[in-house]
Amino acid sequence: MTETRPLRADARRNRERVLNAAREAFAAEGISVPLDEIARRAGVGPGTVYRHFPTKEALFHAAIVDNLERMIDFAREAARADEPGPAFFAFLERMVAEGGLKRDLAEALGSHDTVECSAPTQQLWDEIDGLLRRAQDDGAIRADLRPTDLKRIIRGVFLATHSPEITDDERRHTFAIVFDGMRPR
Amino acid sequence: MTETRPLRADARRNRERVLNAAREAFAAEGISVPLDEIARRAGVGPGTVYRHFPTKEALFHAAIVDNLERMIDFAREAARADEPGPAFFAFLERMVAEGGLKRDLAEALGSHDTVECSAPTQQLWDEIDGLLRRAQDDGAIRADLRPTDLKRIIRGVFLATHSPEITDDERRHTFAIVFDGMRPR
Amino acid sequence: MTETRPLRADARRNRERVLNAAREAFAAEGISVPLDEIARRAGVGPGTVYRHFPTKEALFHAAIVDNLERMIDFAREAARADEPGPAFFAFLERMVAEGGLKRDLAEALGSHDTVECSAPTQQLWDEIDGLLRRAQDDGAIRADLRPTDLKRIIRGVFLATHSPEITDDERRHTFAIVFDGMRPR
Amino acid sequence: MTETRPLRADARRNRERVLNAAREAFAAEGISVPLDEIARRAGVGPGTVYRHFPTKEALFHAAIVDNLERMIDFAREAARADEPGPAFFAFLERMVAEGGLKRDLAEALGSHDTVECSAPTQQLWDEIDGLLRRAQDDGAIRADLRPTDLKRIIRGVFLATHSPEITDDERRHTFAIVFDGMRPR
DNA sequence: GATGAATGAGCATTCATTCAT
DNA sequence: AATGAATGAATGCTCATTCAT
Repeated sequence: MTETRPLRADARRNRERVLNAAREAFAAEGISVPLDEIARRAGVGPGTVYRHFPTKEALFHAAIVDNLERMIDFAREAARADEPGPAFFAFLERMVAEGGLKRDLAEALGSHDTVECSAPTQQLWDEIDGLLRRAQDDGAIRADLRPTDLKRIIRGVFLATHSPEITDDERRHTFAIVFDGMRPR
Repeated sequence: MTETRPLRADARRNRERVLNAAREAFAAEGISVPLDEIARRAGVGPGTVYRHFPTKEALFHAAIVDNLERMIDFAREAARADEPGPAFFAFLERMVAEGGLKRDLAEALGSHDTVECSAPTQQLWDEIDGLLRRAQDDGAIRADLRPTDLKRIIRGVFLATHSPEITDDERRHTFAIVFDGMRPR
Repeated sequence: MTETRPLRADARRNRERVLNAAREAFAAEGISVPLDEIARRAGVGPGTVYRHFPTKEALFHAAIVDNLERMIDFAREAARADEPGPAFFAFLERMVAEGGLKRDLAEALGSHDTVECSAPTQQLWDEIDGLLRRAQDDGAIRADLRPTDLKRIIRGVFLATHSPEITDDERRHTFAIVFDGMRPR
Repeated sequence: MTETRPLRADARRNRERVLNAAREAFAAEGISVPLDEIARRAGVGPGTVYRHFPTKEALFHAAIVDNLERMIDFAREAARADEPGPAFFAFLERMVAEGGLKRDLAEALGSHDTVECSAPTQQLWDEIDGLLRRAQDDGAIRADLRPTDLKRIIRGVFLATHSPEITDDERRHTFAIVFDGMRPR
């Protein structure tokens, strides 16, 4: 959507470097990182960032979309698994554990008061809805869990368990409790 | 703890106006709201804000502490209830529903990477720990739910269900699901 | 010039307290001391300062004039002494040693780029001119030392020897050298 | 020591313009000149000033150091002269006459209650000590004049004779008197 | 295309001064 | 008269964005 024609090799490389630097910086410190700092980490000048992304907000979007796309991939993998229930929970855990951008992505997932990254967000939710329906049809998830609840729970768990200090075991334990709430009694 | 000596009537009124404006503004937009904007909303000059709060961060703290104190009150009320299980869940719901400051309070509840409001935060957690233990002793909550999990879940639910558009019924429904995860199977 | 009619006793006392606080504060930190700080040190509210001095600058003037008047007294005492030469040098030393306000008074003594405190400044210089003339007539001071030179030298010595760390002996030694330059060869 | 790598031509030109504007502004009004005013006089935006000098204080330092370095050059020239006595006095006069920044440099020369520009200040004093010693060895300066006295006298004369209105002749005359005090009787 | 210098609006904070209590 | 709360202009500094090199 940003680039309309093939980029020169060095331009593409720079775009990638900027995006990676942005992902890391935003994940660590949120949107308040100065753009100059991102440029510095990417090893380019601020002008170069603007060649590839028209505003800082667009760069932020791009970083989020990048993450969303990885998650869509996760969801599609999960859709191909044999057992819908375990696949669903495994997907959730993976999504949260490898989610990437911290609070900022979570905001995007909720999509209120923040930028719209509509197309990929919608795609991701579509995939998740599919996973949920299959797991419910399979009897692994209670029937009264609506997609809307799931979104909120994912967001919440995502935000709540994203802290530098938490260990994988601790995160898994908290997950297990929340996941239990989603199962049929 | 905040005012050490009686304030003149007009001063107290202004302090209250500033704090209210700050609470609303911070709740809606996070700490990035310009202080001048808060002053404007409170109908005072920026200097007046500084008469009552030495820095913007102090004002932010004060807003959070204000909320924490309300929640401590909720917790103490819940502690006086007869049935520990229902009291526990009712407290959680009330805390989240009437919590006030959005993401910023949640940050404080998690207390990493953010300002410390240590004393009241600690007090609140002490109260919550007490409620949890009584509910567990009563068999209303699964035994393997650790205070640490509870903190994360509260934070997550808090963040996840704080959106302007959500209805009370929707919130209650999501709560119910998460709460079910905390019950013994 | 400020008070046109006798003040009530408490008002006069407050005026004195403010002026003393101002003298000390200005002496220590220059004109940049906040007026509120002076008020605090004087144990009054800032409004009270304004009742006695219409602006901060006026207060600063008043503090300087206060010092100038003490020096005029020194000069008049010196004028009554028997030996004009020693009296002259003793006056200089006393003026510098007990001068009070540091650089700010010095500015006034030079009276460029700063506020005019014309009448008392003029009076002081008149007295000093008299002392100088008598010492020159007596042969204790070289004839080509003009009042203008003397002003500069006083200012310079004043500024140069006003440091918290300097000892009286050190100051006297530097004085002695400069004073020797004023003597006939 | 200031620029560590070659600057673009326009950047160097702007840096120079800012530094010149700062020198003039600080000389005329002291450190209280608003930085925006300096930027305006230099014909640049305030951000540009900050690109070259990280804080206002750093800019102030730079202006002082610039002057100190010129004086060190003067001192080194004087050290190469044949007759130590006249060279010493000529240096003093030149230092004061062409010194540049008024009271602010003088503060640096005295180095109390103000910013340290230690390295160049120390260098300058080392040079001056050398000149003094040679002149004393040559019998042109009284033996009891200590470097410490000299510092004070230079500071004082510097401050005292820096006024917009003074003529060169007047300054020289005042110098002559003070200098006479330094000679052996 | 890339660079990084320049811009300038915006923000937190201070403080002389005014005025309600 | 005194108090001290309120005001708001001013200041140092930041950072998204533009543009000359």
